Parts: sequence; C-alpha cells; structure tokens
Amino acid sequence: MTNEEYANLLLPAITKTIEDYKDIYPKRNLKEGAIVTRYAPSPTGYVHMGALYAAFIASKMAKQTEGVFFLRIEDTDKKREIEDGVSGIINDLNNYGIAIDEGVLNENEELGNYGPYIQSKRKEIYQSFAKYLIINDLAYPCFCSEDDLNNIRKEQENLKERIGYYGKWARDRYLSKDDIIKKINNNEKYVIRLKSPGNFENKVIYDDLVKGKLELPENDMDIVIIKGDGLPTYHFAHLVDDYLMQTTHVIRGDEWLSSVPIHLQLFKVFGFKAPKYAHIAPLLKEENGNRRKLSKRKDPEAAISFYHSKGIPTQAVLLYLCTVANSNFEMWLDQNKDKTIEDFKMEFKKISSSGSLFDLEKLLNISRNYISKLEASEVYDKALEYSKIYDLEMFDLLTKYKDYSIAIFNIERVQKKPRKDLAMFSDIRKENWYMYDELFENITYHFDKINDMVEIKKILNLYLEKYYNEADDKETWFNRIKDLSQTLGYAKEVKEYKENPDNFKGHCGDISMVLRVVLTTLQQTPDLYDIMQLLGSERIEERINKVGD
RNA sequence: GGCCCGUUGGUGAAGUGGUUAACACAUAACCCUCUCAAGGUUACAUUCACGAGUCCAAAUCUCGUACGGGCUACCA
Repeated sequence: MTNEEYANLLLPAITKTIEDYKDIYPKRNLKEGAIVTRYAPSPTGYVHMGALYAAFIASKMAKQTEGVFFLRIEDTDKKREIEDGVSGIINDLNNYGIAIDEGVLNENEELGNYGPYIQSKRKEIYQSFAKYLIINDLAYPCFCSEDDLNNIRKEQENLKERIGYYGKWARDRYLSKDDIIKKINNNEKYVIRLKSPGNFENKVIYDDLVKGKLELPENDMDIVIIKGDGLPTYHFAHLVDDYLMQTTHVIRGDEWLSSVPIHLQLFKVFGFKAPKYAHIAPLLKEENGNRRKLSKRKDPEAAISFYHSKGIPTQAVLLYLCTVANSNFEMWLDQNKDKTIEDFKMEFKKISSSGSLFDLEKLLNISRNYISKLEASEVYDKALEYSKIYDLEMFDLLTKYKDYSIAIFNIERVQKKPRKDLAMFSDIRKENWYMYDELFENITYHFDKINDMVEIKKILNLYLEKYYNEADDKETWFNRIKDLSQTLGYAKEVKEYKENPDNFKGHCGDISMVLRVVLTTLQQTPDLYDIMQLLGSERIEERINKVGD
C-alpha cells in the first residue's frame, strides 16, 4: 500500500491538496511595512476585557501600518460553545468601534477573500493539511483512549518522568501500517497526532515582539492535530489558518507563550515561514494580597458588559487600554491635545512584558476627562442612549425636556477647564436629578450652618421679596445676595467675616447655601446662578414655598 | 514534579552602566473660591523583591534565592 492509499484510508473524503489551497488563497498585496493581524476568539462566553485589549492592539497595529485586521471565529470546541457567542463578539467589537477589514460580519455573512473565517467551516482544509503530513510520515493515527492516556500519565508520575505523549511514551507512534489498517477496518476511534521531530534537549531561540529574546526547549510532544470529531486542535488550526490567511503578526495572550515551540515546529514541518508573535501579559486583579488574571467568572468588571451597564463611554475604555498598552500614550496625548488614538503610533516594544493591575479608578479618571471635553449635545445623545437601556425614567425625562437637559449638561462646560463631575452616564441621575420636578419629590433637605427654620424662612422671604430678579446677570445676582447678607447681619465678604467672626452671624456663603439647599436639597452642586437660571423664577418660588410645608 | 515568564512608590509606569529615579492615577496639606467639581502649589521610592558577583561606577550586566503568574487536554 502506498502512502497515498494509506492516507486515503485515514482521510477518505479529502481530495484537495495543500497546493490546491495555496492557489485558492492568493498572495496578499500589501504595501511596505503593512502587517496582517487578527482577533481570533472562541465563542465560549461574552467578551472579556483582556480579549478586548488584545483585539484593540491588533486592530490598532494593522490600521497604523495600513495593513489588514480580520476576525476569525475559533469554534473548534463544540462542547464549550455558547449560543449567540458569535453575535456577542461582533456586537462588542462594533460598540467599541473596532472595525474589521475581513472576517465574520454576522451569522451568514463574511467579508474578504481568505475565508471561510469560521473554523468549523474549514474542516476539509485542516484535514487536507493533515493528510499531507500523513503522506510524508509526519503524522499518525493514535487509538489511545482517555484511560490509556491517564495510565501513561500515572506511570510517568510514578517514575518522575516528564508528563506527556512523546518519545517512547508515544505508544501508537510505533504501530505498523498493517496494525493501523487493521484497527481502522475494525472501526476503532482515533485522533491524528504529529510525529514530532523535536528534541527536548535542544533549544529554540525566537524573538518575541513584546517579551524579547526567548530560549525555549524544542517541542517533542506528539500533539493531537485532528481530534476525534475531525476538527483540528488550536495549534493545528493556527498553523493552517494563519498560513493561508497570511497573518504576519500573531497578537495573543501570554498563556500561549509556552506553546510557541509547537507552533514554530508546525510551520517548520511544512516549510512555511512562521509569523511574528507578540505575547501580551494579562490584565490582573488583586485578591488577598495576591495577583491573578482578571476572571470573568469572579470579577464583574472583567466583562465588557459591565462598562456598558455603567455607561462608561467606549472611547474612554479604549483610551485606558491604550495607556496600558503604551504608557507613553498619556503624555503624548497631553502634548497633542487635538489628536486622538488614531494619530498615536503604538509600538510593540513599549508594551509591558509583565501583567498590570486593572485600575478602575484610573479608567474613571480618563472617562471624566473624556466626558468633560464633549459638547453638551453629545453628552445628551450618549446619556439618552444609555438611559434607554438602563434607566427608563431618566430616558423619559431626557426625551421630554431635551433642550433643558442639554442646558443642564452645559453648566460649566464651555470654559477653559470644564467641569468634571461625570465619569459615566449612570452618574447623570445622581448629579442632576433635582433639576427635574418629577424627581423632586419625597425629599429631605441637608442644611448646613443655618438650619433654624425661622431664620431660613426669613432669609427666603426677604430674598424673594426684595433681592431676587431673574433678569440679573451673575455679578448683580451675587451682589444682591451679598446685600441681603448684610441686611440680615451676615458679612458681605467671607474675608470680612474671617477677620472678625464675632461681628457677624455668618457670611454671604451661608446665605447662598440656604438657597442652594432649598433649591436642590444638596450642599454641593454646580454653579448656583446657572442652576437658578435654568430653574426659572416660577419653579424657584415654588421650591422656596415648599420648604417647611 | 518539569519547562517558561515576570518582580521599580498604594496603582500604572519612564528608565538599557554615571539622572535630584520622569510622568499620570490615588492619597494628604495649603491656596483660590458662595458649595462642589475643576485649577494652582507642595508632600509622598536615600532606593528599584532579596543575596552575592563584575565594574572606578549597577534599577540597568551575571549568578543564586524568594515570591507571583502561565503552560504541562481529543480547551482555547
């Protein structure tokens, strides 16, 4: 029996050869320096911050070199797959404005000439590549059961030998062709393993784009390349896909670092040029003084949806991820205030090789700065979008009072250093609720120094009667409060009061605090004049009369 | 167990043989101010996990130790 006949017995349905596929996938026409990257998630859960981080870097790198960024779905583990996994990934990418040049667009559509971009649809391609290895005696069927494998492991543990399916432990590597043919005719289940040409004593040296020069032991494991269900393992799919799709730079989490010798060997066995690798350290979380990878199971903040539900702008998340990736980004942005992430030149070398704690505080700070630079109408649009999903009552109010709401968001916004009190759109309710009569119910006032109701009423009545005029500009408005203060025995100026506290009942600040609390119930608010202008005289009177009822 | 990777302030970090060890977040104090937010000023690592070595000189180079992380699946 020839090698071809033998390979046909193992993979009878495969008719195309590697050469056929080389013709189907044309060479990419890229300009000098352009790189091809990808995001290749498994649809096993919703998108994780660490995955978004890697996807962001990959897309950014491709874009800034005018290369290609594509999305490939790695659904070779049918057991772990979840429903809507693929659409979840696509939606999240869209929400974050991470555009793909090629890949999966939705359940039934793809973009690009290098597909299919869903691995389960590429079964024959992988098998064709596996067939090539079988023909060349670089792969073989393995009939070991789970128990067989466990027994091998146990024996290795007892003998304190290195664990794995390699060398003399690779039981079925030494099966004769006749035995194999017999077993196959007998319908015995099998997987296909690589016949590894490696030696563990030898070192492979390679240069990681972020970790630098590395020396790893050569792979000598006869790893599974085609599983019992005919689908490839990650390693083999990586080889086939990234070869055919002509990925130049593989950007992935550093949990893959120790698999690099396998991957390098696979490329070598086929005589293909391996891509460059950039292994990104994970985002970490501190727990009981230890650091561990941010986990979607344990940490709510690991899921992208967490930020969505808080109303943290996607742009802010991207800005944060960009500073984590290249910490010089922050300073660069500070020096180039009119520029955006798009203009920034990200570098692999500047990506930290050690994992960093995910810093929500810092993210919120970035978010605050980001929101402060938006136009009031943009804040409105985003707040509307947010509340439509997460706060319907607020949504109705925003819709009902559109211009009024925009004016609220505009308070202290148009100035050289805009107000920064919103870090997320869920803060809007917390910060602005009192501006809406519908929410100004069942309230409790939090008075400060002046808390005697008799005095408070006196102040308010006098204010309404003689000192309040809606048409006043800010300066006259405040001067009148000062006049009122003086009339009632309070100091006109704070300084004046501080110099001789005994001469006064308090100062103008105490008087305006009364007004502030009456109108908003709070001691801390944005500019009172602006608030009063928006509230208008009718509502002001109403709220003043409401006190003490 | 084996093999890798990592370790600079509370956090993210700059730094690649000679620096006062940048910068940002956080924290604290003060200033400004009718409150808050913002802004301004200042403080915050005698020291770069620890121990040795090389060198006139080490956070930077070498070795060892400790601690943390990853991989060691017919999971990715």
